[in-house]
Amino acid sequence: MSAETDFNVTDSEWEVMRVVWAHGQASSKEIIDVLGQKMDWKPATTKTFLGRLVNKGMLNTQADGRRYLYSANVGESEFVRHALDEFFGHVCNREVGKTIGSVLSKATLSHKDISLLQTILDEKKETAVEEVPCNCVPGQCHCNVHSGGSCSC
Amino acid sequence: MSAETDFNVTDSEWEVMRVVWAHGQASSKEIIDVLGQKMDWKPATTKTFLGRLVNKGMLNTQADGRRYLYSANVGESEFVRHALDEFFGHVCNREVGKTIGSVLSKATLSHKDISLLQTILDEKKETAVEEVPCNCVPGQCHCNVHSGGSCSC
DNA sequence: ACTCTTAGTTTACGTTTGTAAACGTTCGTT
DNA sequence: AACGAACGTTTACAAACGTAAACTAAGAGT
Repeated sequence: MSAETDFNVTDSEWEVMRVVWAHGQASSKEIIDVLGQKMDWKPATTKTFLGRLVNKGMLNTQADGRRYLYSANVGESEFVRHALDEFFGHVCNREVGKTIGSVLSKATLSHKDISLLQTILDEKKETAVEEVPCNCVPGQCHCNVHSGGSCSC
Repeated sequence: MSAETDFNVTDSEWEVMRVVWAHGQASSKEIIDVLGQKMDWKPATTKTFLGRLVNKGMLNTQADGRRYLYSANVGESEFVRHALDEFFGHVCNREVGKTIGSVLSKATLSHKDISLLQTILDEKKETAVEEVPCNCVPGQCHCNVHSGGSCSC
């Protein structure tokens, strides 16, 4: 029926995806064991999420005897990017800079991560704007409230 | 009863908060009007969310005659930081760098934002690690799957 | 063959969320 | 004093979620 992948994954299902992403391919038993330990879920609970994820097209099943081997149909990076777009869709554009800063602050990063970010940031310098416009309220602007400053929208 | 603020705000409620944050203080009529336009919600719908947010302690009410003036009890920055912590609680630590990069790439930033991020990034250089450990599966490590590289966990 | 185990599928059920009508109360107006 | 508009509060109700037991089918071992 549904050939389309449904990215609408709930928090619990997300936990299941993480295990699959980390394993690459795994049997339900492996997944159940990990989540039984990490999330304290009963086997039946994990089974439910596994089934729902297969329905959503987030997981692929490959028959292995009478059981399945599960694997992700969507990469973690792709999925996270998707979820993030939705997240930032809720955040006022004016807050995005600060927000990224706050994530950055508390993140554990590798040297490679840092150079990547450095590169991106350098590129960003060229398209930097004077004042980011508020997008919380359509039509009218109330930015003056935000940073306590004058707004040019 | 509940003296505690419940940060567990749903997507729809978040939209309401944005309007309040942008306005600083607003009557239900103003909020209803904005969301009726932006979200195409019936007045009753916005009323419901307003009520729920007051219950959660996210909104304060200040009597103004027989009606209320609503204002946020939690700042947008604080709230977003909170929501982000939860978000990143679902993301494998190894993905965080790339993830921040992807947000950064498509964000509209001001010059000020950029210098802020630059500063933070510079500081980060000092605590950069060789390889970020995976936290998707407890006890055992399957990082090799992630970046296709060898893992030292 | 027969039973135990294992793994996927169905069913269940209370809570949360999205969406909104209905209700009750209180001013402003006639 | 009566009436209608405005606003907060209650009630409603289907869909989504979290959590899990029950059921079913198919090998594994005896």
